[in-house]
Amino acid sequence: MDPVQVIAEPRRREILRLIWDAERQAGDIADHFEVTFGAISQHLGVLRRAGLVLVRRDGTRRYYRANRPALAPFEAMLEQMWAGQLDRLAELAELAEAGDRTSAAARTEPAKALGRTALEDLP
Amino acid sequence: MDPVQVIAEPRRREILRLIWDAERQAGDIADHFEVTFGAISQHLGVLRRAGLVLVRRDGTRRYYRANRPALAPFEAMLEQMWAGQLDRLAELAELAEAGDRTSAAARTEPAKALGRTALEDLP
DNA sequence: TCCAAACTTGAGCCGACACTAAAGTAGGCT
DNA sequence: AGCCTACTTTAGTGTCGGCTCAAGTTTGGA
Repeated sequence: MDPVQVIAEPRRREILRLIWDAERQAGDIADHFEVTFGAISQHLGVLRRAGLVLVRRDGTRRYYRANRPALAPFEAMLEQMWAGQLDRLAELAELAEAGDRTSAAARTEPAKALGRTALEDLP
Repeated sequence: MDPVQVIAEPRRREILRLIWDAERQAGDIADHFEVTFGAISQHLGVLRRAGLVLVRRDGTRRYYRANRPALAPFEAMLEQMWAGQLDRLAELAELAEAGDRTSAAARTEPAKALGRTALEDLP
């Protein structure tokens, strides 16, 4: 499966966050969610097949952790998301879309409205 | 819509690549694909509402370009994908999954097998 | 050997979403 | 005004993927 599609799933991103700098056993991970153990196990399977997590077996338990090197290209993205920055961008974009005709400047000089600066100084 | 989900769609990523460092009109973009103009227009709408592209109107034409600042967190990822690196990682991961029991080392020291180095020296 | 714990896997269901086809909108031209 | 071009939007359809529930697998211990 396409690595990006794998990471696009919110639950899987949350899993990655849980095992980002500490390994956890599957059951432990599942406890953090309100879905079935089976569902989480399936997510872990997807992450595993994509090479984004690593497993260590100890008896019947399986300890998962994020495969940081493999995730390197996504690291910037993940950290921004976990910092809650990107959601705000989406909100901004929808506002800009809504007040479409009212602000001609947003169309001719929009980099200023939606660019890097927008992430810092928000209402 | 979640920015990551927006980018996860392969066609939309291809669109982003087309308008990465040059603006293009919608019809021009649509010509690069084998789907309907309507379909591409919908993709552009999604990208627009997510704030990932910018539009400039000129008469009946609409010129799209990538909103580079907004895409900054994804830039590393996109470039890796466009360089075709990430697909190979996925292949590798599946191999590792398949030859599961044959290589105990891959489980105990897998960062070396699937990490940064794996992207360079491949069979 | 039998059982329980910790996971994985399979079948089936349901909602989300990308596509087509067709209708709608808006600017420029004669 | 009327039409054409360039695009967007809507309605309807098929597919894909995430979920539940249930069955299967593997390991450790009584």
